[in-house]
Amino acid sequence: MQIALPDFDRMFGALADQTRRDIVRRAIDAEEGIAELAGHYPMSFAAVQKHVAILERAGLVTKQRIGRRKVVRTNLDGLRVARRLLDRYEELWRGRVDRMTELVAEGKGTDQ
Amino acid sequence: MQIALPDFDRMFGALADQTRRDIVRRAIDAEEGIAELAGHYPMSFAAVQKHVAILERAGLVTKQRIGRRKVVRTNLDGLRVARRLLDRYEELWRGRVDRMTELVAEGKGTDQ
DNA sequence: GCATGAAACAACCATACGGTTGTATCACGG
DNA sequence: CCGTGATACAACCGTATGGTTGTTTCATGC
Repeated sequence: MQIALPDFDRMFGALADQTRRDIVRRAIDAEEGIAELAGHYPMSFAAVQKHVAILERAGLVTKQRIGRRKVVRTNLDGLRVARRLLDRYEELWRGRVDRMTELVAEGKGTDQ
Repeated sequence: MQIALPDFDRMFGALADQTRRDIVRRAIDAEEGIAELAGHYPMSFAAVQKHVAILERAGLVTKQRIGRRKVVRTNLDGLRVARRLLDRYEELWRGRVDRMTELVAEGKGTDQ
């Protein structure tokens, strides 16, 4: 078995829903089971269960059995994987700006 | 008129597609029009045009007319808005860990 | 000023998504 | 060991999404 490579479609797709983002936020404290989470939202237990399943497949939360509940816990590493992609874009942006600055500097240099 | 507040559903939804993420990456250099971008993907011009429109509505790119083309340019601020939300989750995580550490420390203190 | 390249818009189709209800599985507690 | 609380799974429904083709608008370059 090898570790799963990040599925950005699933990750960002999972984050593209207010309810799921709120579950991620609540699950940081890793205190609530699915039924307890469901209490916060105007939808059925099954709907919340599906949202949790989507977050789990995306690698953003894990479930841990505690007593007869399954406590949902946010997976920090998953969040970091998503964040790093955005960081990467910012790096590329910086690289572009640097390259432009360089060109301008070269222009100035040869002009004077 | 007031500035639009971030629509995370749209933002993350826009990022949840490989083609759109690739457009974001390419548009960092702000060199290609939509037709040129379309050349990179195995789909129609109209499909790519729709992807760009979705990215634009999400605040992740802008279009600028240059000659008869409309050059697509990545909007760094948009990316940062998304990134900051992920940062926020990490902060909350850190806060939780700190609180736990505090509790443990208190426990130790009273025990000894 | 008009032919044409480039972008926009509209209608349509298949499939994915977010929700529902109902049924089945699982594991603890008495 | 069996009742039950908690979770899982399946089928279904309406709407959104990602793609297509065809038509229209726009603006430049000759």
